Amino acid sequence: MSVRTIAGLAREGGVGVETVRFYQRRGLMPTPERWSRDGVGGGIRRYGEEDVRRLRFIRSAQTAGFTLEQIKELLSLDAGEDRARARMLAAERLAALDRTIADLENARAALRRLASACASKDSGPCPIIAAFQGEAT
Amino acid sequence: MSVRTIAGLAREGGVGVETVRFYQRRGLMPTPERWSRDGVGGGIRRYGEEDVRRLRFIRSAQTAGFTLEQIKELLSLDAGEDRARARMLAAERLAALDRTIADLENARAALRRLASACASKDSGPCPIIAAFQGEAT
DNA sequence: CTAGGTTCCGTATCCTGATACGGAGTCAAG
DNA sequence: CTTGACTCCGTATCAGGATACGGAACCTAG
Repeated sequence: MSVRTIAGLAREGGVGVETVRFYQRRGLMPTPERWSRDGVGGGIRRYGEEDVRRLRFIRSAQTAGFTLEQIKELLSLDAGEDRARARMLAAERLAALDRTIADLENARAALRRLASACASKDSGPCPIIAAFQGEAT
Repeated sequence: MSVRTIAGLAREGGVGVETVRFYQRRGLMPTPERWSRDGVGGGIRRYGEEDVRRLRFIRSAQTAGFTLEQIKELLSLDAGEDRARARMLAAERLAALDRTIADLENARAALRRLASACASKDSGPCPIIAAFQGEAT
């Protein structure tokens, strides 16, 4: 399990092969040298644990709301010296994330209103639009 | 403030004029008749409170994670009879929303780890990738 | 060997949501 | 009755993220 092809990497990372290649083109994932048994023509590229970690990081960072461009920068910072920049990116995202979470909790409340407004009877229209009014903006 | 042009509607809804037109094409917003003073040629379309509420609903529902297609359906349900369908859509979205919120809170924890890992010293690389490992999947 | 599944690679296409462009029509103020 | 802002409308383009296609090279089992 320490050396794998692109399909194995993709599987362990929970993405498709095409997605890995897409990340390579975008500079998010390295494109390893080909491993040819006789040193002549090309061979098949091989991937290791590092690549799996990197790929998983990309997915996590995406969940955190970073764009692929920002993730690319984070990856370069991981090896670099600019701690201040890293802190800044993290802080900004943290603030945005808190806003997003608040928005989503608001939306959840609205959905609950909607669900209960539509639960009371068995037929007839229910005020979907109204259920979303009166949110804390 | 009870009758407005598309620009006023857009402003009150917090979107651009082009976005309103986009929603019209998508069937999310009605395209009112033109108001011509002499009944002959075309005039300028006018919008009322209903339109503002509708537009705001679209934005809120988007925040809740509904796609424009689903929002279109919700809008039709608002006037329709199918309460069961409305409840179903709400319940599904609610479940997805809870998952999303959980994911984001996870991401927030990772970001805090990242921030504090990078805060301790003033220079040198900080383990950005590592800060995201060990998340509750 | 060789057949058939993978990989490699460039390029094309998709999806969702939104913006831009540009010419013609409309309108209100001066 | 002109000027300048705004509207209307179709079509084009963008952005971000991902997927699809297809031919050539590659590799492994039988």
